[in-house]
Amino acid sequence: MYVTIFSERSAKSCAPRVLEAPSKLPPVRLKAGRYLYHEGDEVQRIYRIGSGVVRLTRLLEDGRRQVISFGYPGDVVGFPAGGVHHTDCDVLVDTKLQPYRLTALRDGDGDPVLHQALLSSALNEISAMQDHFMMLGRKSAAERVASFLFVITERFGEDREGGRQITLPMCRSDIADFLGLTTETVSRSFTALRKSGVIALDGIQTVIVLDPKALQALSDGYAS
Amino acid sequence: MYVTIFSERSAKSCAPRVLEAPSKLPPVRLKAGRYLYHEGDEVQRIYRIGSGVVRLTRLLEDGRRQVISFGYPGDVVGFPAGGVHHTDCDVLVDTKLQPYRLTALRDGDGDPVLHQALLSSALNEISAMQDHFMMLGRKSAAERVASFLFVITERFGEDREGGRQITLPMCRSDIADFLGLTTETVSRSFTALRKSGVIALDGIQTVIVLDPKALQALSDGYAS
DNA sequence: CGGGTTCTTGACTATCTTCAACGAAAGTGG
DNA sequence: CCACTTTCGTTGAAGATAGTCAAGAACCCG
Repeated sequence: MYVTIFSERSAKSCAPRVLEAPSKLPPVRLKAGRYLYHEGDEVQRIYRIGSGVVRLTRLLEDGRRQVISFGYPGDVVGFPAGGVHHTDCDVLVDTKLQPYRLTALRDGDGDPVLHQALLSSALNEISAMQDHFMMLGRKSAAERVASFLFVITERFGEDREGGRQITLPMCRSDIADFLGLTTETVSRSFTALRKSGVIALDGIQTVIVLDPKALQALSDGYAS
Repeated sequence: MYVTIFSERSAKSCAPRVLEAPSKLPPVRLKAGRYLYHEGDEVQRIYRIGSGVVRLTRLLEDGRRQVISFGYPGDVVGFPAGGVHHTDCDVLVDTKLQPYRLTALRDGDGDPVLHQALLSSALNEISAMQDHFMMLGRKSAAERVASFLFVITERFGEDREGGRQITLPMCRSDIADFLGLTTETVSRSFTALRKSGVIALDGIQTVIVLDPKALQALSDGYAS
C-alpha cells in the first residue's frame, strides 16, 4: 500500500489488483506480531493478503529503518529478487494469507489467469512505488501525512455522520518510517490537521476525516 | 539504475539482469533528447537498453519533478501498469534499444528463456526500488550523493591512475531530482567530496573517484 | 568570440530533527 | 482488580540540515 495520490489515469489502471484465483495451497493465518518472512530468507511463497494488515520493512546497519509498504487485503507481498526476500514482513493485524508457489508467478502452474493476475500485481507494484518516490523525494511533511490519510480513507474508510472513519493499525513511528519523517513531525502534522478541522481523532488509532476535499488539496500541495 | 548500496546478498541476487535473448523485433536507435514514451501513453513495447542512457521522470502539477531512475545498458524500461506508461522516458545519451512485445513479458512469445529474463528484470526492479526508498526516506544529502557516485563507479567506472573515472551523462538537476535534493545541495556535496580528497572533477561531467573506500563509507553514513 | 545555459558559492531562511519533558495508554505482576 | 512499569504519543524549545534567493564563474554552442 503506497499513499501517493494517483492521477485519474493511474487510479483507473490500478483497479484490477485483486484476484480470487483458486490455489492448491491452504491459507495461512498469522497473529499480530508474527513474522511472515525476514530479509535474506529464501523465497518459498508469495502471498495475497485476504484479511488483516502486514508491514514490510528494511533496516540500515545503524538502525535507521524504512517501512517499504503496508500490505492490505488484495495486495500481494513477497515478490522475490534473486531468490531471496529483501524486506522483513510482519503482521500488524491478524492476517489470513493465500500463498502461491513461485512457479505460479513464473508460469501460472498451468493456470493462465492466476499467472496474469500475479504478474499484474508485480507490475502495479512497480507503478505504485514510482508514485511513492515522488512522495519521499519531493513532498513536504504536511503533504506526506495528508496523502497518507487520504489514500487510506479512500481505500478503507467507512462513512460516518460528518465524515469518513479509518482505523490505523500502525503506530506513529511506522507512519514516520514509511513517510521518511520522525514520529514528532508526524504527530505535529496530525495535530495541525486536527486544529484546522480537516480531521478529528478518537483515540490514537481512529481518525475521522471531516473534510476529504481539504485533505486531498493538502496532499497535492495546495495550502488550505 | 538505482543507487543505494546493495548488501552482499542483494548484490549477488541482482547479478543475472542482462539478457541477450533473440527477438523478432528490430532494434531502435534514439538520439539524445528524444522521447521513448510519455506518461499516459499506451504501452506497446518494453525495451532492454543495449547502449546509451535514458531517464525516467514523473511530474507533479506544480512542476515538481522526480527522476525515477536512469536506464543504463542491461536495464529494462517500460514495464506497464494497467496498459499505460506511468513515467516519461527520454534519452540522455544516444541509445540503442531492443524492443519486446508485451506478450513476451506475459508468456514469452514461445520463448521461456526470454520470459524468465523479462520477469526477473521486473522483480529485480522492485527490489532495487525498495533499496531506493531507504535512500530517499532516511539518508542525508551527503550520503545520497556519495551513494550515487559510488554505485555508478562500481558499475561503469574505468580504471585510471589514482582512481576510477566516470562520465555523468545527466546534469546536476537530474541528479537532484533523482536524490530528492536541490541542484545547490548536490553541487555543495560534490564540492565537499572534492575538498576532502575523495573525488576529483575534470570538467562538469567527469568524476575521478580517488578514494572508493571513503566514498562507500560516506554512503553508508560513516563520517570520514 | 559572445550569449545563454549550467554550475558553484554565499547569505539567509524555513523546515524538519533533536533533545527533553510530560501525559496517556497499555502491559505486567501481585 | 489495581498499582506499577513501560511504551507510545504529544508538545515545546533549540539546533541542524537542506532550501531559497541572488550573484558570479564555468561551460557550451553557434
